[in-house]
Amino acid sequence: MSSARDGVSWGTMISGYVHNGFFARALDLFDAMRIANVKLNPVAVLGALKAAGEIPDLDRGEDVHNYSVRNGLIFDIEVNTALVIMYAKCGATEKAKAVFANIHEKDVVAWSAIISSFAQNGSPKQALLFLKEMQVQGVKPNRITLVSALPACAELSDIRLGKSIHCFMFKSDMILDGSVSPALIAMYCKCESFGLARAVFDRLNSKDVVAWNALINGYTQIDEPLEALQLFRQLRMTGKIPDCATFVAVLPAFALLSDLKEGASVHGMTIKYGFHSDLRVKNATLDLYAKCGDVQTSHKLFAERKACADIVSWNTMIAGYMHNGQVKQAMVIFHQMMFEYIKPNLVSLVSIIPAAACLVSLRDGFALHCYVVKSGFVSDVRIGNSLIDMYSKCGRLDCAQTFFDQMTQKDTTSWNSMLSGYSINGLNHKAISLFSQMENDAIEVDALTYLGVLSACRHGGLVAKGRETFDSMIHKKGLRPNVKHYACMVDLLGRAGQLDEAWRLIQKMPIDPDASVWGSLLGACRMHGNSKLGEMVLEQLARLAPNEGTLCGAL
DNA sequence: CTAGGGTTAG
Repeated sequence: MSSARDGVSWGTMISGYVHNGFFARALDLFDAMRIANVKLNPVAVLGALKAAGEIPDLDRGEDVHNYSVRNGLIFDIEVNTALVIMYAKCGATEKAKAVFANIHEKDVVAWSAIISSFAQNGSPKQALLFLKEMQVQGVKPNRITLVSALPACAELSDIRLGKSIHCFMFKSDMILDGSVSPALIAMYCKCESFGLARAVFDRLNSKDVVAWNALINGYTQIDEPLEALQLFRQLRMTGKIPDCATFVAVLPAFALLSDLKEGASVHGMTIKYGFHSDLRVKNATLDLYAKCGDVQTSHKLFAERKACADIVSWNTMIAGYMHNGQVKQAMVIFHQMMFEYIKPNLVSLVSIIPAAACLVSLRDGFALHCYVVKSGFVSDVRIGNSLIDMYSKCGRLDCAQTFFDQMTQKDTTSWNSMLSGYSINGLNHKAISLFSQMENDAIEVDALTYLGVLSACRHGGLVAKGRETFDSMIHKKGLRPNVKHYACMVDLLGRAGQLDEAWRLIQKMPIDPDASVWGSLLGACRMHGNSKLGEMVLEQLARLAPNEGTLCGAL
């Protein structure tokens, strides 16, 4: 048997594995091929690179790269294109760029590859820069290039560029090709241009199931579950067969409606179609049960095939337990995950750090902070914000402060977390001076900022400051106070004996006062011995639905 | 060799 022929059959085997999703086996076979000293060929290399990108496994991808260099395959444009994709999928952005830069005659395929890789890799800006650069260099984009660029427009909410791509497609007759429409629909949905998404959909002559999915998903994304369900019904009436993505798009609609019964029956449909073993369908199902309050069923489905669980499954369970107030269980899942060497990602941490705060468990909080530092997420603003919140709820304002001070990037939530940290720990004047600092530094403030300041005023009995703050919230910033702001003000005024003013404030409320508002006033009536007003308030309280709010504080 | 829709958090 000639070694060349041998090499070809190895290559065919490798790409066969890749095609069927057996990426690890494909890579093992590639290693075996090297050990057996079989002559390499592009087919084997392409397969191995694809496998390394899909897993993703950067180390083995680099091995394949080095091996191709040594075997003189590195001038092959196909191999280079596959290298770019592999590096991008493994998150090695700079390497992907470097390989791409070394391609001498970049063809439209190579350009499309780097654009789609970066668009999918959380680097939408970079993807669009490549699109621009490509045009500068005089390479004409084809429909695949443009379809690849659309998700980048979507992620950046750059509807202007999205529209001009749409326009260009229209002029180049690409629009007749139905395969560009789902990308357009998704892009318009994500840019909150539902009319345009709908128009693209409605004008399609033959509506591919992918186009339906894009629109259904758009509706669930904007919290319009009923519209999503109606489309789902329409799709089924056309006789088209829904696919996995249809269910991934429609299951969250039942979660939004908290409709356990209908949701479960759609879960049944996924079983009927045989889609229930698809990981994304399964994860959407876990989320469905958890959001409908039946986290036990989520856990049952999760535990049944835990070996198949991916990071999203674990995160869904953590979030599911948190959503149902089973904070300890969320922590158990997180520890199990660590125990099984599943690496928590950003979403895992954003979900679990509040659990430490909730349990007032400084031990967990410190451990999580450590992990955050070790895993390189420490510069993420959302993680930082939850750490500040955790430390202040655990009574370690010093740690919260230190963390806040060294944050290089802060957003409004960071300031709000610090501010409410001061407030809940009784450092009312610090809270108020932080608020002044926000105003001086022109940091955007929101309703939560004001709630923090008002609570500080309440705890400190700072009536004048509270009035002034409440007033500036409405008249200076044009923000609408919610029921919590009112409850805070009523409590502040009431405790200070300004019962009439508190009463007038309630009467002027543009929204219905709830039990916490009335409860604050009632407490004040008792405190100041105003039984006449107190009786009136009791009457109001009695009118509220019995399950509304808790009155323990006031009664 | 490049592609469209799709799960977790905020």
